[in-house]
Amino acid sequence: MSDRKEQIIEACLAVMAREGVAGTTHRRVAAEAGVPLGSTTYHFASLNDLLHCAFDRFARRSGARLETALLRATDRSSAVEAITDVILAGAQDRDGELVLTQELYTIAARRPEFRDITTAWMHRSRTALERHFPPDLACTVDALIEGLTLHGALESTDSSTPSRARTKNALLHVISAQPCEGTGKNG
Amino acid sequence: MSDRKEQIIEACLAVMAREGVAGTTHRRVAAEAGVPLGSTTYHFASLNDLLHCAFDRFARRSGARLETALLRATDRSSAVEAITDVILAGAQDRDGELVLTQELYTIAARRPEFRDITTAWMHRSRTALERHFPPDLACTVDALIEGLTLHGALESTDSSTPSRARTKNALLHVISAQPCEGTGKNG
Amino acid sequence: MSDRKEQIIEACLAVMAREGVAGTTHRRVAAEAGVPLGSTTYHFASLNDLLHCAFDRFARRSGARLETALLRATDRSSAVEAITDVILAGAQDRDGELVLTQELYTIAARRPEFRDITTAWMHRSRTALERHFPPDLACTVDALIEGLTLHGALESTDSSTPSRARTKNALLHVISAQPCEGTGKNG
Amino acid sequence: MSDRKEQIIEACLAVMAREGVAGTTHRRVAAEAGVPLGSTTYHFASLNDLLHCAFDRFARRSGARLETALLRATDRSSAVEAITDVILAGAQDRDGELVLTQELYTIAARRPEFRDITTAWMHRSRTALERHFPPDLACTVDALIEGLTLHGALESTDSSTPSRARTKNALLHVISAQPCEGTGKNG
DNA sequence: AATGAATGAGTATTCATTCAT
DNA sequence: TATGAATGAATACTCATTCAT
Repeated sequence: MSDRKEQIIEACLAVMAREGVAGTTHRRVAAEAGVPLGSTTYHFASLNDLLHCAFDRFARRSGARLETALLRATDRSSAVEAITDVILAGAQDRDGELVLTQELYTIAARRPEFRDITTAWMHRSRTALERHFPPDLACTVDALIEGLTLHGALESTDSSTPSRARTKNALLHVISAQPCEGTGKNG
Repeated sequence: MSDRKEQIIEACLAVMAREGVAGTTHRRVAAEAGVPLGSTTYHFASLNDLLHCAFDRFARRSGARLETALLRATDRSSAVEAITDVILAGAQDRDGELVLTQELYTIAARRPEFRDITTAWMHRSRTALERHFPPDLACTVDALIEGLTLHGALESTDSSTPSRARTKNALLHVISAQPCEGTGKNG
Repeated sequence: MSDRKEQIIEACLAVMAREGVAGTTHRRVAAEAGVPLGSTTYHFASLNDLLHCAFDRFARRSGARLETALLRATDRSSAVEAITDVILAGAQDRDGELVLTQELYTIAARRPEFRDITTAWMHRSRTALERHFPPDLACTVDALIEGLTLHGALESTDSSTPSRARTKNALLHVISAQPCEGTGKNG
Repeated sequence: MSDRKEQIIEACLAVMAREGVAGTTHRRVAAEAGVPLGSTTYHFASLNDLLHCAFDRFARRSGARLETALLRATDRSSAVEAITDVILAGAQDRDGELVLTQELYTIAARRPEFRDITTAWMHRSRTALERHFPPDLACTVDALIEGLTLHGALESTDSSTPSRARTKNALLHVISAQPCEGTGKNG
């Protein structure tokens, strides 16, 4: 991919984070990237195209964080630690990540052509989780990560950040439900 | 509230579900409601105002489903059953509900003036859950409901609807982790 | 005239000064006056009507300042002093007076139905000046007052107010052109 | 400047003269210029921008008349003649010039960003007058021109045009006050 | 290959005025 | 007599996209 294209995609992500998908226009992206207006329509067939490229990059980048963390983890205990880190980081909306995630889900929920991005993201997350957990539990943990991140972010009005202890506890609760291993047979 | 206002709010919800927040304009709402364009700007100070009113109504209505279901439940077993119903209904996106929820989260993530709606919704959900579970567990269950609903909806690209059994199992797994005595009869 | 009407007219002047004629609307006047919107359309046949009433009051009030000052003056010397005061006060645009005067001239230049206001104003000014000067000189002085006030106001960017000495000098120059009294025969 | 821009500016002046600044809209300017509506918003960042450009051109053009006349004048006598011409022409409001001047003063009185236009205009006028008169007298004459033009225009409701003789006399009165030697031959 | 001029459709919003109460 | 709900027309402005260069 040409440098120009790269530049435009990154600029598009910045604009999406700042102004939202609805506020992302050729003009604003061009201005952000410091390229001529025509450049944005030349390199991408349509604005939709550009959005798709940008969201794809975003999903890969965001997903990689969990994947990397889980790859480094050596056992369940360190995996839980890593997941907790990822949840807390996500809930703080660093660089508008939460906003972008929500925008992606919204556009995916509405427009099927964006569904491939979320599907792939979920798939990669679960595969990574399956290094440490059986498939069904991986799904549950994945859902819990999603919910805790979102609720954590929506809760944290000002300085109140979701507690690390409670987050980790919730995870442990789900993961270490050993007495109930009978439910695991469904996975 | 006047009938006109009611009518416009309902039309706004319909348009939001069909076209998304970004596609919700005075014109479309007016057309949907069958009222003159000027009427929509007369009754609401701004489009933002209208969106806020509409989302507020949506959140109350959506939240009420879980609340009602949990009020009717008499024990943990029936509560789990009720929650499973709510998750599965939500994942099927009846009446564009999932889409609207996503749009609400997106706008709340970006604009603090919509945060009150999501905060109140979360609060009501947890209070309802606390009828059956201790506070911390209620939070975890709430997050899990969120994640399972969302992932369920994003997964169900084609006809594959998330399995009732797996959903219920995930819930049971979380809920009955500690005492676990109920696992047998609920599983 | 009813109190309500009075109240609305004064509010209209305040709005005109603040927002300009183009920015003067029923809504803003009603808000400024603290009366219901319908009141402004009830007491005045149209917005034009209200503007005419307001400008009429403004012209009378503004003109009265020069008239009063000239009535008090006992001789040419004190008359010059009085006129200088009026010019300097006008150039400072106290209470948006300059702005309103300009708006009045503009609307009068364009719409004949406002011409009666400016005509009467000019007539009263000249009559007042004729207490101290012959008719032709009165006209010249009147024109000079107009020009000096306007240029003074447009010049005074920040703190630089037009000099009292120069203003008075210009007046004296015109008025005391005794050696040229031959030109006076044209008056 | 592109032809399109020129065309739009001229159309804007025509509309301003005909409908006033308050009646000058993108639509009317576009119609007057015979260009698409979008063209007017493309070439000028805002309507304000367009108005500024148009007024700037108007002021230069209007001011040039006095400057040219005074450049051609060889002595005070011919200068007075030239100024009289300019005043009488202005008072007749050829091509809505008086109206435009008033509108310019109104907008300059209210909005500082238009003040540069009037300031420059006044400066050029005075510089031109200083070819024939000392600085202070130039200012006085400048103010007198302003006042005579305006009052002349406001007076001439019907067919009565301000008399050439009286106008010239007023000028002479001011100009020849001190030395007065020229009075005889100029009067 | 790259770009900026151009434009038609559409946006939120404002408002004078009407009219039922 | 007085008022606020209602509305059709209009406003400034934005933008995705096209196209000639």
